[in-house]
Amino acid sequence: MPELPEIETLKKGLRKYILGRTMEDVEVRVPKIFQGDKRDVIGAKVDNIKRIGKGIIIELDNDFVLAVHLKLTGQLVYVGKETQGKKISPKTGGSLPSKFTHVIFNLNKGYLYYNDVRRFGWIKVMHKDDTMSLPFFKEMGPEPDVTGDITGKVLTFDYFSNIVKRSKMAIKILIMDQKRIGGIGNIYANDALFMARIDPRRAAETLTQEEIKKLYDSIFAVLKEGLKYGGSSDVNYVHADGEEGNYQFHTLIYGKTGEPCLSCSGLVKKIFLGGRGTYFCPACQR
DNA sequence: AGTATCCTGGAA
DNA sequence: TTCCAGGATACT
Repeated sequence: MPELPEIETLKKGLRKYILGRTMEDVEVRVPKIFQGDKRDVIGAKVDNIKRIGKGIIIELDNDFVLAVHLKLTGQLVYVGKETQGKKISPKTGGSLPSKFTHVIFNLNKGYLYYNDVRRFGWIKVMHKDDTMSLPFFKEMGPEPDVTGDITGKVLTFDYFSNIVKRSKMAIKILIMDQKRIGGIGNIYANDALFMARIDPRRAAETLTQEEIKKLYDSIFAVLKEGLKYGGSSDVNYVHADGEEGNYQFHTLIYGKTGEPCLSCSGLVKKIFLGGRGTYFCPACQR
């Protein structure tokens, strides 16, 4: 799943439901996904939940952590007395555990399910001192602080302006590069470039100072919209309680091939850039 | 910079 | 039946 707004929303939900809870047991159904020794987890209490880029860190009170990445179709869904009566999206597989449930955390009167249709995601058990030596976290670039609750490095305009001016990469590929900027994925990259009226194919170094500022502001604006709607549940993403987000109904241009552009009468075009579906308005975005 | 790759389901 | 999918990495 997803991108900064989705993971941030999930982080808040997990804090609500599993903070202070004890890991009574862990059932691993797909060993590839759960990497590490579950004995380092069992008996420990959940101390805190953090997000770095699109990654989640569940901190335990025994100095171990669970580092989690949901990739495209992962879910972390809590089912317990706190969530009884809440609707759970069919995207979870209906009832839990489902055929897509690969790891189950028994949290004493409640269960946290890791579901993942495509099985690309991972959960790594590691000592907290080793977390930042994991390349995924170590190499994560600074991220837009749209929440005031940031664990990683914070993106500044000076830094953003510098990396844009120094790169010949297509601007869309650059802003999705997690080593340069953390948290932006395909949906919000497309929408931010549309909001800034910049052609996603443009070489980064050709952007004017004014365009760089516009793009910087647009990135913050679309991520905030994403948060406001609880993320996008276009595919498999759901919140910690199994409910869906709604940003998929509010995208500016993502997924709108052939539909009229929101600001002119032109039609939205789809191309591939770096192997990823890329949506833009050839008339508006220059 | 582009492509294959880990997987499976759903849409065309 | 073929193509596509909110990601990240390891190739050519």
